[in-house]
Amino acid sequence: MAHLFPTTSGPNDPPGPQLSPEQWHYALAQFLSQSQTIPPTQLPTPPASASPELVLDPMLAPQPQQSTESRLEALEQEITRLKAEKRATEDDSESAPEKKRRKRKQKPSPYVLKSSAGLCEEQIKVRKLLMQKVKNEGKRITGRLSDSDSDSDDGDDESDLPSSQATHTILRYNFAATVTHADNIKVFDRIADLVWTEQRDPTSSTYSLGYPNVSFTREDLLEFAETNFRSWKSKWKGEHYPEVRRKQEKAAQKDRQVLRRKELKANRLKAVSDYKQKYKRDPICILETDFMSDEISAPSADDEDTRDEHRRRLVKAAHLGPTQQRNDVWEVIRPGFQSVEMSKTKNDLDELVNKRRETQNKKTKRIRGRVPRVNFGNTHNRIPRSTLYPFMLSQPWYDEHVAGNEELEGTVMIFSKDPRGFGDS
DNA sequence: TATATCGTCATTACTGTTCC
DNA sequence: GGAACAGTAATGACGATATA
Repeated sequence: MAHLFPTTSGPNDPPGPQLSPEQWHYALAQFLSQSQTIPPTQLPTPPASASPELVLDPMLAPQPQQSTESRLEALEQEITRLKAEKRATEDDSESAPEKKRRKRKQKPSPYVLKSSAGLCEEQIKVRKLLMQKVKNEGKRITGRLSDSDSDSDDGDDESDLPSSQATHTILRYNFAATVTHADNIKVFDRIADLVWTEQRDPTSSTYSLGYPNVSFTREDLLEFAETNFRSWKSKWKGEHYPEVRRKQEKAAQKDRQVLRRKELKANRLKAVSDYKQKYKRDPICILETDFMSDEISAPSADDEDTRDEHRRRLVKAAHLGPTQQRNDVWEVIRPGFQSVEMSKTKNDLDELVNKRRETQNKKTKRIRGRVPRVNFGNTHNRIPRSTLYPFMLSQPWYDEHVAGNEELEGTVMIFSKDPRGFGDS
């Protein structure tokens, strides 16, 4: 180790080559990393028989008479000095050719439209058009013209393709591989070549983007093709791996739940002015998507019997007629954290929402209703991510599920004061 | 009167983006 | 590369209206 370890030169030492700060850093890091595991007193000394050629630099030769502490101290001083020197040199040579050269070395991004961030309206339009073209070409040249042929990619028989599709060579994606696989790169290249040839020159007869001033690169097209591939691969995996399918279905269900909560919030927002007029207070504070109830069509249990029983209870509670037995019914699952006051505020709002809906339905003579909702009084125990006002929180729920749990206590955020008209205010 | 077309609402499916 | 999220398109069901 010692021959890799640089030492400082003393005032009387012969001049030697200077080390750059980077070299010093590296050497120090090497030394420190090793000295952490080897007690300084046990630091090995170079073997007496070590030949001089093993020492990379005469200046790096060990000085065994120095203590480890003093060597470290000297090293740190040297690094500080070199850093200061380097800073001064850089400041002085702000316009030095070396610096300019380094700047020019930075490779420009090969993409123009890869990300929509920072693009102008026209660029975004062109980007959308190109994505669509890339997608269509991808479908065409891989024979994915309908859902029913989604399996065609992992097969090798082209004879069962419709004659209209067989007029050109069908390339295959390899969905079991990533975007870097040669098979897939071949398809991306083909797609990019086709769209690039058609759309690169605004004066050509095939150009159809409509914004000749907007430029793009072939790499953009490759990127779009890869994005399409990832989406199709995900679908393919869902079709071929039951575990993936289960995960995707679970994610889709979660997505639906979020959408329904947003819908609930949007409907309640429509009744805010009516509520303000009637109750002389603003209920906007409770209208966070996060605070909305879940509306579920089936419990998350995998057990078929449990789901069937739940379904029977919902149908019964919704008073569905004999011809409506297969209709959707959702169960309302309210947040467990919410107080009686918050719950009542929601009920009052919903009453006004329903009133509005009835008026609207009468006006348009609508018959079709929404999916009926049933409330069995069940609640969920998710911790709200948005900050609560004190009046919203159910103290018994907090005591049972949060109090005493340091981790959870840190995640429930509560304002210090209630908004006007709520709680004690 | 039958039916074709359009508009609206509720809901779902799909796609693109961002973050990790 | 995957998960989460957001925005948009698509779908289904229905009423209103125009037209033959």
